Amino acid sequence: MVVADGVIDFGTGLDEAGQMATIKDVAARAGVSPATVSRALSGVSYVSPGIDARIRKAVADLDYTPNRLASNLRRQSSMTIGLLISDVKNPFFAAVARAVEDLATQHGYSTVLCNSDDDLVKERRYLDVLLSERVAGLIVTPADEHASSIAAAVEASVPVVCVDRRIVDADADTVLVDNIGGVGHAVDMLVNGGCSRIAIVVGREQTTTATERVTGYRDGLRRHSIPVDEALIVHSDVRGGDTTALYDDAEGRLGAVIRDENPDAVIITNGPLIPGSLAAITRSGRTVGTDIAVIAFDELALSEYVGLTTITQPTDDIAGQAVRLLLERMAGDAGPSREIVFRPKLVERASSVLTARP
Amino acid sequence: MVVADGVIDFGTGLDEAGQMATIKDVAARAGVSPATVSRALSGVSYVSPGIDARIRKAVADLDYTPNRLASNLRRQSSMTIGLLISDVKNPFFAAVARAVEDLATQHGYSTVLCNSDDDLVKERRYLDVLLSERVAGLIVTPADEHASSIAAAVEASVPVVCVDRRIVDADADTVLVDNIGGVGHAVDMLVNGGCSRIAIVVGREQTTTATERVTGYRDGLRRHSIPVDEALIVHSDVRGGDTTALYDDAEGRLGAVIRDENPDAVIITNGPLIPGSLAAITRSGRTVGTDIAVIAFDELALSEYVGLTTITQPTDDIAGQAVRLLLERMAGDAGPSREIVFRPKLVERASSVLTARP
DNA sequence: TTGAAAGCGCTAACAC
DNA sequence: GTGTTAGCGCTTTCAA
Repeated sequence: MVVADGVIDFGTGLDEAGQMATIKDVAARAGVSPATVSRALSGVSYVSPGIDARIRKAVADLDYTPNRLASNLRRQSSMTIGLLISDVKNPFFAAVARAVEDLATQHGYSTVLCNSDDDLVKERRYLDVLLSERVAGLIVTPADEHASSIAAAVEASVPVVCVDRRIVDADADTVLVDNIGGVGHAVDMLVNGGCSRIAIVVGREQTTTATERVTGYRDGLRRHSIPVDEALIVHSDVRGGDTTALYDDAEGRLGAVIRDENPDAVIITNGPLIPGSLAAITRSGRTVGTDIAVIAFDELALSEYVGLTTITQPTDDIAGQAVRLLLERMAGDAGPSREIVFRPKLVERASSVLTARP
Repeated sequence: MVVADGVIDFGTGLDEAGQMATIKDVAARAGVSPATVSRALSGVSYVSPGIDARIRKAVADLDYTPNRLASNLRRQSSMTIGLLISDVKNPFFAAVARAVEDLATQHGYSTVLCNSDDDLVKERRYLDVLLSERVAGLIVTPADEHASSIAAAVEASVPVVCVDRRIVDADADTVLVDNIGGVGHAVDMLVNGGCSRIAIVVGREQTTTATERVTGYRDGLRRHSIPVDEALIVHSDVRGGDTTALYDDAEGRLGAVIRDENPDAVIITNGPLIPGSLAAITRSGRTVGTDIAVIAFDELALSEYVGLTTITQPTDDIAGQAVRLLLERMAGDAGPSREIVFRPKLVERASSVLTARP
């Protein structure tokens, strides 16, 4: 409430005894029953205008805020959605987290953040907590396509939407990007630019994201009748959030491949792998965009500055659709599960064109 | 429970009727009272070994998980901490969020994520929700040093720890970095490298972070007897998470200053301002590290790759201390408020040394 | 349209 | 050391 010219009184909602007002206090002050107050405030059923006004006045007078804990227990559901992702430090997931949180808030839900590091044990533990908190819904990037713990959540009939990755054990709504097409497009661009020994740096195998991106790579090469050389497929199996480990791993493995296999292009299949991969290229004495072409999945803050060609995912749209699907399920939609696939955008910059062609 | 060679049964915890087991069910099965079950599981008071074993067996048999909603209501507190930051898309905050969430989880707390965009109205709304959810504690980056809504939380005696920024209206524990010293160090390095017209790009004025960093700049110049030229201080007042707006704003404003004032160095005072600032430099026809030196606060994924000298904050330590202080307060510590200041680390790379000195 | 009453599942006094 | 009892604050039957 505004007290005087711009001064806002942020009351504490406490009475003289330091107690929060309850629905009973409001009811007493408005001369009605707690049930009526509940109905008036939740809007579930009609309350006559006079009574309604009295209730609102009492609410204002007492600075009443409903106690969510009580409401939660009674309804056996909290107004929260669980967001279980691999790691918020990954800019892709950060963008998703941001968009999910914004939309959840707009619909009255809080967002509980969980970072699984793609660790099935952690994932399971988070899910346990989330379920025991009776979250209204779940947005998850499964650590493994056979993510049995997520299947359990689905069976416990908590609405679940998978983002970025699929699961095969249960059917859940899924929102992701056309990984095969995205990488395929990158392969096309590189081949058309004259590259023929294209290496690819891939994250953990257990996610559908990683496997699909490799499939896109194989399919792409096949389309151009270029044989797949398994030695050019660089697997990093570092898990989750350890930036340094990821960096070192990508640098080491790709560095070796560059030395031994002499690729003329590299596709980096996710954001966290980019720094180490670029370092590997530099330390091998190559120059990105001059004697080795590079295309990377995901956008980093400085991708544009360094002229890195990227396959960019529409994070806002992905999160938007995920929340929309989740809200529909939470509203009781029991239809068959849906999958929404976005086409990633190839943002062409200097790194994907070789200037030092012979 | 492991059923057979590696197969794990993730039971749903439902009985034949599809109902979750309650503490009463466990009590009945173990032949004790619900209170004893509660005590055994929470460990608050001694329970004789035999009974304890029976209880644990019953818990396992029924696949019982305590209902947190009930526990929350009874205790008038949820096992949740509120994390109210400006924007998770900012890598600094993402790193803090990650570390906070990890530690919170280790101590049995869930983390609710809120992005305020440094908007006082949003901040207030989030705080209202968080308080009505009876969070056990709050970790906040106040949008404004006169953040009355946070003061209200402090008065409602919810433990609060401020991170990255101070508030002046209330006393709350605070964990941050020595901004003045950090920027001062950067100024020293630039001046010692021969720069004398040092521009600085600063974020919103209302946060203590921004003002302190400018103070560090002024103090630094004064130490070297270089007069402060106000025209070299570039203020961006874009708020919160709009990456594009920040980019454009920083680029436009710094671009103008480079054209008009011909600085030989730029200090960029936070991560989100870096891309636009670097773009401004490039588009003005200058080259970072050749004819214009650059030092930037905060680390980005590609800072090392582009050779950007940075003033790096120890995000894990910051978050670690914030959580530690918060846990102490939640445990009832009512001592005077504390402030923990970390020294940022100057990571010297190519951008801060001018190679094209006459 | 409104009220009375029950109860969500747990925990904390207080007894024994 | 364990049981009994009461009640956290709300929502939702059910009845009037």
